[in-house]
Amino acid sequence: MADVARLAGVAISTVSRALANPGRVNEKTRAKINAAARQLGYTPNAMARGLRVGKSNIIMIILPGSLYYGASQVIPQVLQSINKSLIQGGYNLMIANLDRDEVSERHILDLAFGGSVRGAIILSSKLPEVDGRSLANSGLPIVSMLLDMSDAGLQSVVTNDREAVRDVTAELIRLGHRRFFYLAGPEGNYHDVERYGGVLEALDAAGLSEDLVHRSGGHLDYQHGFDIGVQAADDFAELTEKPTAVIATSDDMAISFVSRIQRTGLSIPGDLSVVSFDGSPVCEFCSPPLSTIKQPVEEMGRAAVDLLLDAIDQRQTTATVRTVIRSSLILRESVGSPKS
Amino acid sequence: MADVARLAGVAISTVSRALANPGRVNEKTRAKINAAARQLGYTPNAMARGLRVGKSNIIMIILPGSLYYGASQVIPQVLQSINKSLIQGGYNLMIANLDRDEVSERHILDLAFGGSVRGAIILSSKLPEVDGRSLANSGLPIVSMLLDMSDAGLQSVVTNDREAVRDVTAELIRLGHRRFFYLAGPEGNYHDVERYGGVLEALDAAGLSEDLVHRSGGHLDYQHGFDIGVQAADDFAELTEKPTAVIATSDDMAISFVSRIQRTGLSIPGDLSVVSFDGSPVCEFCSPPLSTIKQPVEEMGRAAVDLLLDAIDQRQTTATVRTVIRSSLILRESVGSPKS
DNA sequence: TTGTACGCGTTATCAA
DNA sequence: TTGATAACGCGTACAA
Repeated sequence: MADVARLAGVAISTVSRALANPGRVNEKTRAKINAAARQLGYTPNAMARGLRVGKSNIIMIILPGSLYYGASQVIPQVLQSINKSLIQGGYNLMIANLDRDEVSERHILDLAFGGSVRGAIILSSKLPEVDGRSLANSGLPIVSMLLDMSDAGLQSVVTNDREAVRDVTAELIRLGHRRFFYLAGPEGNYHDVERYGGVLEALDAAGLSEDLVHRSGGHLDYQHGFDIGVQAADDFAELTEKPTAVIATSDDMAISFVSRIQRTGLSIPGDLSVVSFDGSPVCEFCSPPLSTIKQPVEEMGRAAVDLLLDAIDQRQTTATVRTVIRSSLILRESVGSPKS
Repeated sequence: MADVARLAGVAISTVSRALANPGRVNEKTRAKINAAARQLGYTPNAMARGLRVGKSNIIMIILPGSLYYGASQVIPQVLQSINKSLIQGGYNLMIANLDRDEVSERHILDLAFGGSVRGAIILSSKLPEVDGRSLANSGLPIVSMLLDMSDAGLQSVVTNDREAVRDVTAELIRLGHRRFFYLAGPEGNYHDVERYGGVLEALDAAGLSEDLVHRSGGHLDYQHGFDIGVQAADDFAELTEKPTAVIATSDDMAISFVSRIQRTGLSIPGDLSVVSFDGSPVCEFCSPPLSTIKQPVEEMGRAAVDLLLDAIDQRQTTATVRTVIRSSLILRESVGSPKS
């Protein structure tokens, strides 16, 4: 910066202003400074700036190690969407992985308390906390995405899992289905609770017993989506009274389940209707094309970033702590009426 | 840090040493200092440290905007693998998107020249360059991954696309296939050149004419993998002399192509054999299960990080500029002999 | 083994 | 509108 100042014939502080706060410097001197900077190939040092202003321009996204590239291909779209919004706001995106070990928790806490990051978007249900340091009271703005953590006081951007599953179950009931097969992801997990809850609500509303739904899976994490479907198919084979409709909590498990089930000679939707969750593009090209509840990941990403930047800029911290963005059901040939 | 020093009854510099260079301080005072630090919930400021030592601990990965979540689900695994290796080395991963606009180039150059990052892994064929600043002479260690950029002097970690496609084509020829349908991604792209080159090499080696292969696609980017397959199916329908084998350059396009082709009444592998590239897990559950060339993305990620950290640490900059990690063919039911 | 003192490259304050 | 100067929090000579 000193070099630029010398070349432009001004003081260092003027260069700083011209570059960081262009409005507060004469247009002509600013031109001189910009020319000098370009000529010297000068770029301001981000760490020095960060140190001085006491702020980083990096946002971290905290991904739970286990669902990283499970959750059926949702993560890359989340990253894409979030990064795009952040860059427009002048921020950069850093990836942080939260596993079940203390090392990764400590790592994230170091990032948070060491001033490396300005805010966080978290996709995990657990907030890092070690040795009295806790992400919750790091002072960092945090937004939860996919999972509702408004109980913990976090702004949360979620989709209406429960309602979406309730509606699709109601539709299956309307079509005449009375026995259901529910394919669970990680058990007790927020998504599991919500989605299974939606199934039960629909049954209750129709005056049907909750015993009509058989749960399968629940002991593997999202990363093993395909494995869950494979095991569920074995599970299905054991059943004496066969369900006529399957509700899967991710496209991956639906796809592998369907593949295995078809091998046993059952046809879809003739013998069995199938609907799943996520909205992966590949569902359109399965045979039969798979019905799926599409998560609005791009919109959720944008919303999460908006909330985070609002919190950072102290723009009125929205009172609503829970932002719900609706899923949409894509109905395809995998769903039909049961044989009578 | 001053607070910690006061509480521990030592000088600030001793605290600094104890935390950043534990070997150079008495064990007992170090314990005192650690205790004080923990009690105060102290975490060293990363930007101040970075400024002082003149080094960041952030690595950026440069993703081309257009293939971001195309390339059939390869990217999330790349990120996962790279991030894991980086964290072990004490580094953090930042995401940077390189689109075709000057804004994103400038953004990346600011990161590089502003001292924000310590090195870069690039998955794009274009090095940002604007106003005389160029990533190539930023002084930053750079490793290219997926694409061979050794011509530009960059350490490159790639798989043996050409050879893998050559081998699988040779296998198809051995099975009796004589007419081929090649499904291209972005035309002229490194992968296209290599993979198509592999097809031609196999034909040449078998003494067959290059006219036996029909190229389809090539005008859309990877992000539209499924669309490419759909259009290719239309293209296929126009052909008077039907090929008996399809070589697709990504699983996505193979999947949508197969879906559409089956609707026209053709059967796979009876009428048409299909093999594709990437090794997506979903291929196992297609009907029929899809043969695919699996890219060793995890290994490639690890190798890229190793090379990058070597370059950063000035450990002898490996003379070999091109690291090849072999793909493996997963042969499934989508491939068979042609009808005679 | 520990302490003193300086400087890394910025920006903010204040005065001119 | 511009310039001089202090300070952000740390690491590292160098001296003790």
